[in-house]
Amino acid sequence: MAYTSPGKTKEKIYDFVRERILSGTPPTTRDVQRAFGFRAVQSARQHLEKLVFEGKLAKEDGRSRGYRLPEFGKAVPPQLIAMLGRVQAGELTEAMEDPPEYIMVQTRFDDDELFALTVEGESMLHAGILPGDVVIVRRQPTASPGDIVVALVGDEATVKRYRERDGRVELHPENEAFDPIIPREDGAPFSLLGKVIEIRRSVE
Amino acid sequence: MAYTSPGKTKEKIYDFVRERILSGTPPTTRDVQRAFGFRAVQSARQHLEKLVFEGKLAKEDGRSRGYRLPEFGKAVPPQLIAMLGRVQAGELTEAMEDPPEYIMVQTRFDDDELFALTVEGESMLHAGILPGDVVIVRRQPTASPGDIVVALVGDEATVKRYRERDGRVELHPENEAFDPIIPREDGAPFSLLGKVIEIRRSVE
DNA sequence: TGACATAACAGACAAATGTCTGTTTTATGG
DNA sequence: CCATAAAACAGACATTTGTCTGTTATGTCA
Repeated sequence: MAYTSPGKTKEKIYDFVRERILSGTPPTTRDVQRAFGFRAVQSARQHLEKLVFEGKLAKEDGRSRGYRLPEFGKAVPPQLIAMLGRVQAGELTEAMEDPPEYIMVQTRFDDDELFALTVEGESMLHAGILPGDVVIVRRQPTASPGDIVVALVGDEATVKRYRERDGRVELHPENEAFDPIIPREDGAPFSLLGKVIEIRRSVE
Repeated sequence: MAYTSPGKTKEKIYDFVRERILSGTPPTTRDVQRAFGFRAVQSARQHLEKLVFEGKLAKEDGRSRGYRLPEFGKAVPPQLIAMLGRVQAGELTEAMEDPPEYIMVQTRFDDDELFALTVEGESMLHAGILPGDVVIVRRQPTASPGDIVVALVGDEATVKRYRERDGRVELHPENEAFDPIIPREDGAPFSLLGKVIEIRRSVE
């Protein structure tokens, strides 16, 4: 590679490495060498080590693809969780699309106690939950008053605000056009699937 | 490692590898060996290759740390984008926390045309955007009527609905308690930062 | 019991990758 | 011009990592 002004190539190498780390596969020294057309491995290494020295990159010595982003140590690791679909026979099942759809989340919960669901209907409009929104739910058998929960009423999954009144569970919509659901009173089978911990909306 | 029932260890290895890939550093064969206490590399390789054969894992042959998640090929790859903070001198700058905060998104846009922002104020309440929500924004200099956009008015970033009236830009809140912003009329410097493509709310 | 399948082990070789020592080239400032 | 610093190069060696061949152990089923 031709001579470049001081620091110039180093910047580009930083961008390159950062990109690769973010996309999930840190580069090898020789990946960098090839990407920049160096005729010597050391040329790549020189820049990389300097970036480490400056603290712009972190590194696991001796290991292959050992370059890291310094900030990553502290961040919550990302997890993939499944998007659930149809409600069948009282059970939420994976939508029958193949491949199954996953979305990425970052929470302190374990990924196998989480699932995601697309909201239908406008019953939670005033809580800022619109039809088409995706809710991320943590499976749990109980909830606290005020929580937004997903419950199975009949064989339909529904998103509501959890309340208690006179020791009885009530599921409240946040839209005057809808009525509260008071389980056991109308005889429909009821079970609490979990608590909504995140809401997402795509508006492209 | 002691003998385990068929498929059992393979499942655990899959979880392990998956976890590692998601966290950004795919394991080496020997990482797996050590993690499971195998006394032979081949024990790990055996399971890994079977997982590849079954299509549960993908692989880049011959390269170190070559295991991948197959769904990544088809799905939109995840990207980390920066959370921006303070507004200074007409420029949105990275919040001065160190380390800078990142969130993971999956879109077809390039990560360097995206940024994220925490919403302040209730001006977009009826559009389902609440204070504290995080909006993910694609930088673009123009917008179409109806888009939800982020604009710099004075030196404050604001989220509004983009409209045009008599050939002039108007920024509309979705809350009767707030008034539309009509740039150039009140003299405040104005610039369009981009369009909101996703909204997220954490409700733990 | 014996055939069969899978799990686990042993020991090696080869390729990829990290690391090192020293040299040459290019720009800059006294 | 010379000294200096950074960039780029050359060529190697060491370690890590991927890969291979063959063997032994464990459980299942007829």
